[in-house]
Amino acid sequence: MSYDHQKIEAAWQERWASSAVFEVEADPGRPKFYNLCMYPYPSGTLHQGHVRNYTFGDLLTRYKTMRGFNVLSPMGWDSFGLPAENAAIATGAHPRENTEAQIAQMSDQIRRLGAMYDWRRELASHQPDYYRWDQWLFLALFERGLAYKAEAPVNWCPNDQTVLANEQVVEGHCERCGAEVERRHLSQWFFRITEFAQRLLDDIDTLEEWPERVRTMQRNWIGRSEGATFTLKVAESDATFDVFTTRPDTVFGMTFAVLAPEHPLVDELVAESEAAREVAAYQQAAAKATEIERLAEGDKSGVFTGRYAINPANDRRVPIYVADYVLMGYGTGAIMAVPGQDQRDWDFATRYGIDIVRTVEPPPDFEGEAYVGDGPSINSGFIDGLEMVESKERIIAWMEAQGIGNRTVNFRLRDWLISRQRYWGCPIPIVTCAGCGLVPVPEDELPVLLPDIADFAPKGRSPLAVLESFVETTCPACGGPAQRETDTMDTFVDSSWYFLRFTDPSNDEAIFQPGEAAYWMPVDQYIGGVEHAILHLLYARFITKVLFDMGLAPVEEPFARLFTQGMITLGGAKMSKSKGNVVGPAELFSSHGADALRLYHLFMGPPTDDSAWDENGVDGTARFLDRVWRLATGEIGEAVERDEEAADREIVAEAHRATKKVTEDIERFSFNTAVPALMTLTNRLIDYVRAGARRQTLDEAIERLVLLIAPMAPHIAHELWERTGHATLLASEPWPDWDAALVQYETVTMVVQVNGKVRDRFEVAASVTEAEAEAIALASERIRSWIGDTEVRKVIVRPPHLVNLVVG
RNA sequence: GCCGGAGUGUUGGAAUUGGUAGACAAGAUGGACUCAAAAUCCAUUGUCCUCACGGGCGUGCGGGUUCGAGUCCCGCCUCCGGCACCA
Repeated sequence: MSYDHQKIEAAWQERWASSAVFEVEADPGRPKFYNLCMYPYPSGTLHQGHVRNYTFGDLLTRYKTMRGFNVLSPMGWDSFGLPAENAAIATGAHPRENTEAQIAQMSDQIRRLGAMYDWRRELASHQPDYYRWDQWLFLALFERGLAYKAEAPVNWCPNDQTVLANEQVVEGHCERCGAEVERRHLSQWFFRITEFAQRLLDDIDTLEEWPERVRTMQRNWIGRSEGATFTLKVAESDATFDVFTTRPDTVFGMTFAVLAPEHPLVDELVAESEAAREVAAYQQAAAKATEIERLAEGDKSGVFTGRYAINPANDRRVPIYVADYVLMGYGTGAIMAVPGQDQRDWDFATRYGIDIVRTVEPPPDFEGEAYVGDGPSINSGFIDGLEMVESKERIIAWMEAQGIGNRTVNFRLRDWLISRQRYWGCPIPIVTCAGCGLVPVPEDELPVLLPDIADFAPKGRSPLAVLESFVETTCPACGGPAQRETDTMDTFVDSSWYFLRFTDPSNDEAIFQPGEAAYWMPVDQYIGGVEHAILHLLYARFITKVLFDMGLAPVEEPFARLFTQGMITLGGAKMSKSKGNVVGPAELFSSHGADALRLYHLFMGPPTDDSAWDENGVDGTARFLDRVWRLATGEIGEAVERDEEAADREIVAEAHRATKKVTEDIERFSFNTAVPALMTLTNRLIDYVRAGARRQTLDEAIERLVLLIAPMAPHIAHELWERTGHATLLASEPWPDWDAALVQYETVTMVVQVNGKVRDRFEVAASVTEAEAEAIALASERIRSWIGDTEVRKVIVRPPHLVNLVVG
């Protein structure tokens, strides 16, 4: 390589650091652009996923800056969390040491990538001046009834020894460590996100600049179902229970009812009956079973309570079962079972010999068991013959008239469990007093500092619980003895508002100043991995809505545009330490340079798609930069002074075409086609030099090329900018325009088709008329030989690109 | 099962509005330069038939619409991702 990327890159990184181009302040007189990459967990070293993320982000920061925007591009650290704590358990060192060392190392690598941020705004969630506002936010939610403590069956990870949010359980396993999750009954802190379920769902429609995939995932997660809730009477008793159904139209087909094992009515129903012992045994087994075991059971299992309910539609006595395929946490924890129209109920009914009645007419060719589709009602009294939508309406109206039920909406979304029985997190600012109950720590006593301890090992409760000096305190309300909450917060709390803090990061009077947020918010472009499609993005939307309702956040939706980048894979698998297939960027900074690496990430495929790592690709982009270098420094050949020729104007036109292409491609996030436009221009310019370039034409074209490359490969671009005689800083130069007239081609290749197949080509003026084009086509010897004696039935002319002759 | 997305050369991929399929790279092969190597430069590179000119075929599969389909419509197949005893 003939250019010294190591020297050039290091030199420019230093110069950028001392220039203040990317340090910004709110300025109502200028259009703003808030450009944000998801802040990273400080894992120690950058991986290719980070490189891809920050390359896209930095390209945009530099491009928008050149376009004249006031660009806010901050960087920070999601620095609480389990990996640092687990490392601390292994080494005995405090997680803070490890975390801060890794932050130092990663920020150094980010600088070596040439990515620019307003480092004055850097924040880290493990620092008291940040997590103090986590605690403030918690108390704000607590005051509004949006944070509450409740005993509930929770997901317990036996390996990490902590509870997990619903969102952190993937197929019954801990998202982080993969251990099978157990169910425990514990008293835990929750955020009442379910109160926002409808708003969170509705506002997905406003997020037009989000990927459809992410919007769908959020809709699925919120899981809205419309239906009816109605009351069933227990026969020979005053007892009743409610059931929820999305198919009230099938109520005539209810041939049994099911209660979840945890349903409070179960004990009463079976009291002193023969079934009591069997039911109790079943309940115990269900309580102990993990989700995996319950699902692995295969066949639906349950026990008959010996009791009956009355189907209100036809007064039929139907048996009541207890079965664990009904979940206490959804709907009412009890269902009407309609085996004819529900496959789960069908499986259960078949196993226990319960009647099956079809209440929806399946299509003639239907070959399943339960028919869950649409169709006219049958065996259903007053709704027979009606279609599903109408049947539902009639039944709901009937239930309402009878006073036994009404229309209901249910959500799959559960409240967000935020307590963690771990050390390396933000302490929950609550004190428990025997007399006063749960008392918030007064705002002027925040932050509740995370105390230093020596033993971080999890013991089934927070490691803080053994620290008497932390736990024992006085009640802020009555002054009596009281105990501090020892759980820490889920780190997703930290990341659910950091983008607001970036607008006013060193404020020690408030979480942020509404005026600063009003100028900068919403985030105009948010870039990150699709793995955050549900957890982080849903929580961040929720907390933003809470802050909006409090009059602090200026917007209800924090992220106007979301871009989710694809993963980097190697050998068909995601790059990860455990698979041992990581290609770190540090070696590539030395061997190929940051610019070549950045360009490779931009070039090798659509940014949304997963890309397989191919080191030859970095060779390719490095070779390209080397050609640019030799072109711009005159190594390939010198230009000469001479008058302008037609060929020179064509080169100018090419440079303008590349400008248009690169600009439009950046705007639509099509980086993998913007790079080839630059390669093509470079190749043309090299040919031009070899053919004897005119000095002024060449210099202008190279200047344009350097401007266009600047956001993608900033180091080499800045160096060439100076070497080609510019005294200004390239980063602050305006982005080039193009001349719309010049971009037009003067001549184009026109193809002539016979019956849709290309048979001849002509170079024609771009201004060719329909008549001229047709005449040229018909005059062609080759076309005539294709036509022969057959009749030309139709001529389609699309000047200047195409003529199609339809013959025969 | 439901929802979302994708199938194009040896490989990554391009074709933005229905109009020249394979841009730009990577790899491979041959050549130039060199004592040699690296680097660089030149040529070829979807496939089949043909000495060549040229032609046939070709964007997962089967149909359809159209003068014309990678692109639109219908029916499938495969892969990836999400949700899932959620009533």
